[in-house]
Amino acid sequence: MPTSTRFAVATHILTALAVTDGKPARSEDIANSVNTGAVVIRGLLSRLAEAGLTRSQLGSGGGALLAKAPEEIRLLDVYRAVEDTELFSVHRQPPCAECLVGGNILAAINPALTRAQAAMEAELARTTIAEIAKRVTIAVQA
Amino acid sequence: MPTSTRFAVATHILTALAVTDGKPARSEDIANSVNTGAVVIRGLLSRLAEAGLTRSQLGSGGGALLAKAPEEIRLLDVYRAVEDTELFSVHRQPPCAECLVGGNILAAINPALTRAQAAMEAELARTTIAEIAKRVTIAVQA
DNA sequence: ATGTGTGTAATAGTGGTGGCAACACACAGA
DNA sequence: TCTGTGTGTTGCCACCACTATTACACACAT
Repeated sequence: MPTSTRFAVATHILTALAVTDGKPARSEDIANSVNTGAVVIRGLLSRLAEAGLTRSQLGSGGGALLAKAPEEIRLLDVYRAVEDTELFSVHRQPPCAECLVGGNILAAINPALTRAQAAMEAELARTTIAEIAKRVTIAVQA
Repeated sequence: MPTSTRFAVATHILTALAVTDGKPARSEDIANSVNTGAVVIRGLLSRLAEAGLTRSQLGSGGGALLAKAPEEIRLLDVYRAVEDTELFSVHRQPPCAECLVGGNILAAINPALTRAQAAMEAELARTTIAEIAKRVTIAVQA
């Protein structure tokens, strides 16, 4: 089972804010770019603001703004801000505790799963929103 | 959204086959250890057999067996045998193609996502069923 | 005071997933 | 050859997370 689309959409939002920096962007305009509803964008902006990545300007002429420089926002920060489930699921119902394998399997595989998730997160930490935004703007010049 | 429980359960199955090696294990007995139904186990065994990790002995006294040495079965092999969705989801509906960000965001983030998945898979390749089985049997001695 | 845009709650539709029952098939053993 | 055992597959059902949408209260700028 994959991650939710929230991660990809949140990255989209932050990239959009990065390329038009300075001017607040309305959630409805972002929603148009993402091709979804404004409420979905607001829900993600709420999480991103809670994580200190964005802030909102209320009232007329308002909208969303980056709260940090795009160079300081890593994809890992975005991932942690909007994804709230563990990467690996284990048994829905706990296995047979009396069995040799059933009683110890979870503890036995857990270190490997933790290492795998850490490796993925370390890789996500190597890319910033600034790099994504740069790639988007370069693409339009080509 | 996490991976499915199939990965954890499939690892459970292979570990169970590893610790009782030589004797075929019935899907119903495995199901008892996993605490699920026999059909679920058979469905996973079918995928594992297709991947060349297990084989089945039909008839009376039959059951599932490992098709390779547990030292040669990596968790990555298990992961690929039973998980069939991409690790990262992207936009459910394609973003606005006319927008600067919407038209280029997918291509811009894709390399980072690919690298992150590769990092996770590389870590899963470092652990084998033999190591999991060893950890299970050591736990019972402690 | 008015209009604009945010923030949150409630609701419904959708897809993947696991659980369960039924049945055809293959092999082992007597 | 016949019987029993266990596999392999199919279909259906319930459940849950996720996305989308509607509705409404609130905050700020002009």
